[in-house]
Amino acid sequence: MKHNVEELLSTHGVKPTPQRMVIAEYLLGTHSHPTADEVFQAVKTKLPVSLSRATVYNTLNALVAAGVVQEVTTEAGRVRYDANMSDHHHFVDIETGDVIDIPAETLNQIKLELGDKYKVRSFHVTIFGEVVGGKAGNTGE
Amino acid sequence: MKHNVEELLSTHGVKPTPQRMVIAEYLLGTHSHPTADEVFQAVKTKLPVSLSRATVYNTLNALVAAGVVQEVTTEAGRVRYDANMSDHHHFVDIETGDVIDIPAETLNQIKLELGDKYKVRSFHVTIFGEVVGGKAGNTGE
DNA sequence: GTCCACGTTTAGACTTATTCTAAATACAGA
DNA sequence: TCTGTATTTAGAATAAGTCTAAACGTGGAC
Ligand SMILES: [Mn+2]
Ligand SMILES: [Mn+2]
Ligand SMILES: [Zn+2]
Ligand SMILES: [Zn+2]
Repeated sequence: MKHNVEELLSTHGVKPTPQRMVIAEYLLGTHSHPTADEVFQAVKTKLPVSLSRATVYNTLNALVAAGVVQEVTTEAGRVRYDANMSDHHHFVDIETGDVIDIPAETLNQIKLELGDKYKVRSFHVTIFGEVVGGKAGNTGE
Repeated sequence: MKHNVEELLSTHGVKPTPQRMVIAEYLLGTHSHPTADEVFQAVKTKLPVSLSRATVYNTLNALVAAGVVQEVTTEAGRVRYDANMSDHHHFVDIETGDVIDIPAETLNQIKLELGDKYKVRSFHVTIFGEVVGGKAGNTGE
């Protein structure tokens, strides 16, 4: 499992250092859309050396720039990170705060509905609601 | 014009002080989706007394709580304020950074497309693109 | 194998947006 | 007029994120 993370970073032009590997590994293994601080807390014990917040931010920015993960914003002012790079939107459970992936195909009509006045380059839908019947499978993997 | 702002605040349970009036007046008169600091800069000269940033933030939060304006987030970490309380989404011009209102009817299919797995309470679409043929009228008023 | 240049990491300082605090003001009603 | 309460103010505090300068680690040149 560590091996394909190493390869993933390499093929994206990010040198796979221990700090970067453990951060990428964590992001690849969760669907929770963690904040930078949540990444820091989750990962700092997994290294023999002390981990700097600057390294976490540097790594997250490097992974975003390399296209390995993406930033997601739901509430104002909180950046979250997401290793799901498929084309998808987000559903925020207003009871739990959970952020759930919604595949883009599910919302395909949006571009068509906008008509010809606007040339859509990209868009993102954030939906707030409740999951019918408890925890939803995290689609859009 | 000052009179209906006063009334608007009163009917929403916000006591119309000079500071609050001038802030609300500014928000009602623009389509630019300003940040808190842009509000502060625009408004500070319009009062005989010095204006505190705390008052701007207090007022903006009070106006949001009272339902007079809403918060809008486009880029991560920047909260913008919008006196357009009609049901609408936002189009971000990726050339100019302008934030343009899109009426909700234009994107009506979204709820239907989501199916029965998710109960949608609200959603917001942020679209990045280019306006075809220069400046678009600010719809959704 | 040694050395070095360069990329990476670290601790902590810094910046910026926002909230908090405590004191000063304003003012509606008794 | 008096007084309690709401509001405003300046500045301190907080929190997310960036920057800095020093220390570290390592892959090649030799
Ligand atoms: Mn970023
Ligand atoms: Mn707020
Ligand atoms: Zn996602
Ligand atoms: Zn708007």
